[in-house]
Amino acid sequence: MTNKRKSHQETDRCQVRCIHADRVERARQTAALPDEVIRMAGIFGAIADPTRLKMLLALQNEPMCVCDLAAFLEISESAASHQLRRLKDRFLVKARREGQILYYSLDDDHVRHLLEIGLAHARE
Amino acid sequence: MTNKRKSHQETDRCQVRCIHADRVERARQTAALPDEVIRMAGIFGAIADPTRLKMLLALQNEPMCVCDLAAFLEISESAASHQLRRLKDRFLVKARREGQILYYSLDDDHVRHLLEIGLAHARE
DNA sequence: TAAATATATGAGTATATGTTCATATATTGA
DNA sequence: TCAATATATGAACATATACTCATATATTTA
Repeated sequence: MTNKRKSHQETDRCQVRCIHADRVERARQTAALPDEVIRMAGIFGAIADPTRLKMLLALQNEPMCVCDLAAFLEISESAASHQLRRLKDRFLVKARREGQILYYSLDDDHVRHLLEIGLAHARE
Repeated sequence: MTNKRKSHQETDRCQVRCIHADRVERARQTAALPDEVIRMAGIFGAIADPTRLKMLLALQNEPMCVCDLAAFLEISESAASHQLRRLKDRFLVKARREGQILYYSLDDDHVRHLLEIGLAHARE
């Protein structure tokens, strides 16, 4: 089934048909590392959920704590915490502790850029 | 259950607790429109899947047809077509027909930017 | 017009994911 | 140290989603 090695000839007619073997070959050669693809997908996936996206957009203004975000989004603090963990694992937000309170904020400018471009694209 | 109107006072202790009512209020005022959030989430969601992400990365080079992409990704053409539809619906790719063949390519520079920033963030 | 090729689509299925609920951990103040 | 507060986490469940299979549509060629 997995014939990764076998390079496809022009107008190949094996199980995996392909019209432009040269393009497929170039795509293979310039492909990102599997690890990078997984990490990238994880980053975009973290932003892809409406709840998490609203969190990120809110954090564009200023840091907020878990219960602020829960109140803003009208979800439980548990749900907010779960989502924040995912955002933190993917380095989209970071937390700064001040006593009992954890202030979440956007991790860096990459995140801001992604949000800006995403919004611009959504408004097209 | 839904008390959207009721603005929260400082150190509110109702069902939906929130420590910084002012921040929640500002978040509410600057919040993107529900429609925009949904569209944005859809865009990021379209990129979030490893298969679709690899498609987009491959299309950074040059246009490719369905069966090229299927061959590159080692998935069925049906699966490729399904994924391409989602990418097209979200305006991440566009298709140009040339006879029987549909050449897919990135829709615009927003998409390129998103991929670039995403990759940069993944490599950090 | 009929056959072949390229792509699209609907239904079904297995897996991923977001939420809630109950509970655990961490920090502060009495 | 004990109670209160803020956040985190594991399990369970409902929904979303990515794939396969079968079939439909569209374009070209015989």
